[in-house]
Amino acid sequence: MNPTDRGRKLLERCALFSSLDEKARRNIAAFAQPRNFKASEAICRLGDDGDSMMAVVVGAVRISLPTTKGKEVILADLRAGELFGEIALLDGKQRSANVTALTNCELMVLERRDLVPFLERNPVVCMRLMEMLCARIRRSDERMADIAFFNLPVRLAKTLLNYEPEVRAGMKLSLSQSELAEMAGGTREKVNRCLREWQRQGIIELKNRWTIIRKPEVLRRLVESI
Amino acid sequence: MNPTDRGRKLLERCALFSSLDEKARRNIAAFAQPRNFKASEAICRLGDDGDSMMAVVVGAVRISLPTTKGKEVILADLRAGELFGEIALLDGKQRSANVTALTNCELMVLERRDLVPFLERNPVVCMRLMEMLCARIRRSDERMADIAFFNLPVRLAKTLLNYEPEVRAGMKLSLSQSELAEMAGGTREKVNRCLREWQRQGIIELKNRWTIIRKPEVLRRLVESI
DNA sequence: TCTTCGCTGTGACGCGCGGCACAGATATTC
DNA sequence: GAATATCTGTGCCGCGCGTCACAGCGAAGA
Repeated sequence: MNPTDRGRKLLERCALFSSLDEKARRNIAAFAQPRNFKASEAICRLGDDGDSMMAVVVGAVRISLPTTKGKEVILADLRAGELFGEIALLDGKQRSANVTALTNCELMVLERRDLVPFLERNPVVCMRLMEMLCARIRRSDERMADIAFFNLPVRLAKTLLNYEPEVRAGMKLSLSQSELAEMAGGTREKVNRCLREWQRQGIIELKNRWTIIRKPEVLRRLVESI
Repeated sequence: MNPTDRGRKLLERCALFSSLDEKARRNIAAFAQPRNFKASEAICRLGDDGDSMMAVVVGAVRISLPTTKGKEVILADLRAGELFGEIALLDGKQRSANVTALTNCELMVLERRDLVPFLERNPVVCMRLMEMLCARIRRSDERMADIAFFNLPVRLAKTLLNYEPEVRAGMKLSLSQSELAEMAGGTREKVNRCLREWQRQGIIELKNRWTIIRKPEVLRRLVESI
């Protein structure tokens, strides 16, 4: 199967279009165009004009928000089947974040000029899309409250627990401590001290740059005890 | 004109429905039911089931997020013509924040069972609604970045400048310092010290519980100089 | 194999901010 | 107008965290 067909197949299966009938799915998938990026390549930048949205077919991308003086906040890492770029596409404004390829990856691109007319003929997809936007709002607000009220240990625990797909006990994370810091909203040093403390308590294990969560329930209790 | 008619008139004019033709506007407005609340009365609480959304017709309401130990973050104050409650209505989940009447107020209530079928027949309204959701996402993300990167003076300056409708030089704010603290995400004491410092510099004036912004451009520069 | 570079681990220092305490000023209520 | 609640103004203390500085370690490339 060639990359375009693979991409279209995946697009048909993703949450946004799964509720459509066969014909409509084919219809929208036919508009999508494949596009490849190499690891660490910029896919789009905050402030760019954006009238397309994309689905990850193979690989992973990272959504991040740049800040003053070079630092970044990592908003999310997306994998196969996930969508991004809907916001600028839907409201016609500029891109609201940076997207960078984490690995070599294949994306399928849907253009505004194709998607908007399709949406206008498919209210069910509209409702689906609105649900996705609502989920985004809930996540953003929760994250804001986290930053405002919780100290770094709690935020770090949440970050570790949320990072799919390795949440089960004994699973390993391959994120560097700087990346964890950018996700949890803190400094690398603080993250390091926190992780070592947890290691001393046997909650996690640090082994040549992998973080292994031994007792996720302790972290979960830490998060919920607030 | 009786309250119901007034409410329906307002609903027809609000951003979400303004792009419809006369007939469709009348159609949706007819479903809305009026409801009154007294000042400081709870309109809905985080976690409630919610299958309605509301428009402010007369008065003002406050959207806030409760936290551990009684404190709150104020997310927004809404006035006549503004909508709230769309999120729980659209995704069928629970209410994502508290809403409290700031003054005696009249609202118009639209139920999910009426609105969803209407949306499915009016894709233009769907697109409008999606734009509104996108705006919410952008605001949330911006606020998150603010809290993560800026210190309280900058956040307070933003809060003062954003608080419509009194942004012009010489206009007064009647918010208490505790309320400002809950909006900017800080403590009342810190807000107080900050405001007094600005008063010493002639940027604002504090006069029996009113805050008068004398030099908004100085605050604007403070915000942008980051 | 050696070098280089990025990641990890830790100490020291200082600032910003939260929390407490309390005094004075101003509404509000009866 | 007295009593009470609420808001404002300020000093002080301590913690959390950011920042700098530097040392060891492991991986990747020359």
